[in-house]
Amino acid sequence: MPARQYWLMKSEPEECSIDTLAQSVSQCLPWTGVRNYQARNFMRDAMQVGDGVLFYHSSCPQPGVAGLAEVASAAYLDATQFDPASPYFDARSQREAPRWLHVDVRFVRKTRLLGLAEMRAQPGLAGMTLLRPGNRLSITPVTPAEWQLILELLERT
DNA sequence: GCCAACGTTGGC
DNA sequence: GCCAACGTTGGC
Repeated sequence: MPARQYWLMKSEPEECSIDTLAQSVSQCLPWTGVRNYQARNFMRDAMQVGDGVLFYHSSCPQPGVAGLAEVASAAYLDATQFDPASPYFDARSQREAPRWLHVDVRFVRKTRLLGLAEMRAQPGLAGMTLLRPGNRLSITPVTPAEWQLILELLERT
């Protein structure tokens, strides 16, 4: 069994916040809407059930880590790609060769908001993929050391 | 609303 | 397969 891995997953809280996840049925939601191949490949090729997830609020007044979650399924078909009414509809994706997949993500707990500026101020997080200039990936890997440090930071008030 | 960064598209 | 144009992301 492979070692547990860690990820940071961005979500716009207006669409799906850590509270949305906490209040959903069985506190578990399909991570629909990923339309970037690199992010998809992380879900398809690397994620394992039980991997740790930092739930990150993006494109909002206070961007930052807002809670913890975990990967709850293997990657499977993202049905929104075939739904013309969905904002995630992809006319180029074909039924016989679907482009987009997603995993399910399960709520673990809410945390204090660990803001971007605070993360940038941490020498131990300087190498984080999230913090790289111009990074736009909605799913990024987190190293065990980064995960450990972030958990410690989340315990501080 | 601005703008930098970067992924994707499509002509050649 | 190159690369310019374009669209999107996301912090500020």
